[in-house]
Amino acid sequence: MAKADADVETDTRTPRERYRAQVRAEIKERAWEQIATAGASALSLNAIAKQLGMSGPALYRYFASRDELITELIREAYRSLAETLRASSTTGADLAELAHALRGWAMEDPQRYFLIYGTPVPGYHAPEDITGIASEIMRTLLDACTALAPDAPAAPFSAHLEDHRDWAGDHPAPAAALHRALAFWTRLHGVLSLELAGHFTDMGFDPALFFAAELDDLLSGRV
Amino acid sequence: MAKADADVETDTRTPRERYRAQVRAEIKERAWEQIATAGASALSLNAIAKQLGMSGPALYRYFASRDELITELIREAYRSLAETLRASSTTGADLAELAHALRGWAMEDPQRYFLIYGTPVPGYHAPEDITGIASEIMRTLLDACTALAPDAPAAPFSAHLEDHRDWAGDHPAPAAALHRALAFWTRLHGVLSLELAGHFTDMGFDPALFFAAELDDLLSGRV
DNA sequence: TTGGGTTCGTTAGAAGTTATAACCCAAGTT
DNA sequence: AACTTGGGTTATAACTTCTAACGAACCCAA
Repeated sequence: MAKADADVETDTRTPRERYRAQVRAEIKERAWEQIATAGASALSLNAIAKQLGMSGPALYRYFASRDELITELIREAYRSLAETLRASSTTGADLAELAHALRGWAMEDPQRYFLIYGTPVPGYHAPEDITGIASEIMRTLLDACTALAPDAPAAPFSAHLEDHRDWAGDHPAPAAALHRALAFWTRLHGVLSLELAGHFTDMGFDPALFFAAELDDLLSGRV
Repeated sequence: MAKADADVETDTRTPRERYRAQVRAEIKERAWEQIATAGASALSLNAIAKQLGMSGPALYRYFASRDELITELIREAYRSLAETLRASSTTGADLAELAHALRGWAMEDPQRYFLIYGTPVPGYHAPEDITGIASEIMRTLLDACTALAPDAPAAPFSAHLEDHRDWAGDHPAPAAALHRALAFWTRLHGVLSLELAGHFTDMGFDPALFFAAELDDLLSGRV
């Protein structure tokens, strides 16, 4: 969005840079299509190159390796999620809206969700900037949790969090809110990931209702 | 276990069959090693064959394709989990023991856990017998949930489950127990999967304590 | 004992994949 | 105008799954 400034000032980038950025974007576009339909493991650089009309190794001018492309996609997914959640709580830090936005975002492209929260590849460690976005997500979640009245009975685990709240940065949320944020995260992820993975199909009940039930329990201020 | 009967009666299988079964087991053994260290996507039939001293395509005498091998591994994982959970509740249907057994089993080999509950590959549908084992797991879970006193306030979602309890088969558990079983499943999976995927690393708190806290909340009979 | 059929293993090869190397050529810079 | 940089190409290496064709060992039966 920042790049779409209505400034009369022409884009400072050279034509080369603009072209390069556009090709990179097109590559990622095709990559997302492949991932959405066949999963991340089936992503083929060769196939993407052919789709773009260029042959094979040309693509390596834009991404050093398959891993680097996937890392970029993960980064993009994180950014998209952070943006979506942040936008959902502009009106006010509302946990219910946050949950709704999360579910909508996840179902929009399940494989994109799994790119972040799915099966990890044993060796992989996300680069620094990605963990930065992750903590931004955590921050908006903490904001919403602080807004909720702390009428939960003091749980032992909340006491533990009191001593281990480094991950919350300098966020002023009380330990109970931290606890609530973790529960919000893990419970909704629990329902969502199993639903998206298809473990509820032909069980008969409505996953949306179950999701709502879990959310209600979260909002009731029990934890 | 059934095959290890102390019968004097010799194994009815021909030597051929015994050899074949042993080679298949050895292949799966190596496959598990690869999966544990590099994830399922890195599983290489060629590498396994070399490790067993035979060259490449020989392996196709034992498994028709890479997919078939992985399917067999998924089957084995399901069986192992079902067995573990069943064994944990022989003394009595205890939700806490069940949760403990689940966590132990998952941490024993995280990639095995993700083979069942991780990122799904878009096209894949598990064969009939595997869904059978899955419902056996659900049955032991339902047993444990029925044993727990139903002091939960009637939730709207429980009413929905009343009308959609096909997945419970002929299990006599009340709808509230069904609800509890689902919550048990999704909440523990939520904590467990995020922990195993490394999303809690360097957050500072102890995942085991959080798992215990979620379990406590489940046991308190709120849902 | 002498076949005949089944099964296991081999090598060869097709069709993919990621990735590197060497080279050409056009665009931008000095 | 010469030079450097960057995008594209083809060729190639080293992988992968998987099929085909062939040889040899084994089992069984006449």
